[in-house]
Amino acid sequence: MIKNDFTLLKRGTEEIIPLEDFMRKLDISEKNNSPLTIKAGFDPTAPDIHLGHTVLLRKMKHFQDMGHRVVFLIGDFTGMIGDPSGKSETRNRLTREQVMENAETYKRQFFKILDREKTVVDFNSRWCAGMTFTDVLELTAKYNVARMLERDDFSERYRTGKSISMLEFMYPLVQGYDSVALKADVELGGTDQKFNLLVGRDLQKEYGQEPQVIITMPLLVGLDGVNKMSKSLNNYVGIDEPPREIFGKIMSISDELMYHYFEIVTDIPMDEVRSMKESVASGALHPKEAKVRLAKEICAQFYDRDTADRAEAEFTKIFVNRDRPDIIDEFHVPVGETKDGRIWGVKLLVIAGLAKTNGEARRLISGGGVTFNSSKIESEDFEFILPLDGIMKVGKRRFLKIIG
RNA sequence: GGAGAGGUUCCCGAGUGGCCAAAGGGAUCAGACUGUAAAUCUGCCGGCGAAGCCUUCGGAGGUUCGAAUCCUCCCCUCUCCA
Repeated sequence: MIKNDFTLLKRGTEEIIPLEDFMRKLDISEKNNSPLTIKAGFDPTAPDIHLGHTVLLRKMKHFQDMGHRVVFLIGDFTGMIGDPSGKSETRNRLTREQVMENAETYKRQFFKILDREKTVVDFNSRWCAGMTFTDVLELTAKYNVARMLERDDFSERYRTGKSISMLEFMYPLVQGYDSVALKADVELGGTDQKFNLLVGRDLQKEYGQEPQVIITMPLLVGLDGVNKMSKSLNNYVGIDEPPREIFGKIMSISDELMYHYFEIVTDIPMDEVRSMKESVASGALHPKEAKVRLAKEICAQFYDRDTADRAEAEFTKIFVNRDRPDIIDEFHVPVGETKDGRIWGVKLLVIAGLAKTNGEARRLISGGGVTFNSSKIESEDFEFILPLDGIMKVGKRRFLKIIG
């Protein structure tokens, strides 16, 4: 049963090209009760999913909930060749085993958002691996260099005389051909994928298919409020993180940024989001309250409402009431690390994993960031005397129960 | 193929023989103030149980009492010319 909700589908999108075709396709699918094939491709090299990736996943979910056929395409073939993109280091080629392993990791994380039963997972090696050189030449004949050079990064590199490998040139073609192979009606991607998605349209036309509609989604701004969310910049919220981490990280974003998050990573109606923004501006609503709602909403997506409520309760407990969490990991001091029934505080922080090096541990202590059972460790030379049983707190949010 | 510029600690960037674990800025981290917001202020910011020692300035050698700094070769990046 197809039931489209155009407002929801359009929400948070950057561009829909062409919009008229999209409306028409939606119309027809509902009339004939025939689902559209929605394609979204993923690179098999980075299986650690964060909130930024969910922008796309959530859009896939919207389509899925309305009865459409969502294809989660893993670019295993391209991943196994290795992409020399840009001037940075050549990306490692992945083995078949690595790809399959990453695919499993993907599934485990993605099905927190997508409906496992309704998602088609496919691999582009299914059609790419069997192509003959003739097939490939035929494919290259269907596109031309001038068009390819229109892509921003290619034109920029061409203009400044930097190298563009033939293989890189092939990538958009392979991705576009995937749309042909899948007979995609719609392809989703980040704004940075716009060119590749458009190639898919052109190729479909060349192969006698109706061209796909492309929908681009904005990149989610990271916790720092400046750069796009990415693991390497450490400004991300991991999809696998515990509820209290997710809750806490969302609470740490700037007030400005939260509306951006409301729009693209929640389904709270935009009218409501706008009125929240107005209430905050007029002083009727404390911005913190709005952010709590956001944090709970996101938490509930990866877990459930109850867990989200508990995460909030714990947040209040720790940061508002300056209490400690209910559940704290334990660390047992290894016998061999003690000397005459004592252990050096700096060393304890390191072996417990609360600091990477002695230097870092010293800095934490001298900076006043370490307490044991609520009393501050004043000196870098401080030694704990066993037996020990208490709570070590490092910084504002790291707790560890020390037993020894 | 020719001419020139350059590769410095997580990032940007100063440093042209000892005073250099290397200015300054940014990021991270910790502290204050808050609402774990923003802004601001403070401290720390290679490793070592820290006196001192060890490793670091593209790579390998060399000169020197002493090298991020000088020499040789190599690798890489950029600019201009062909």
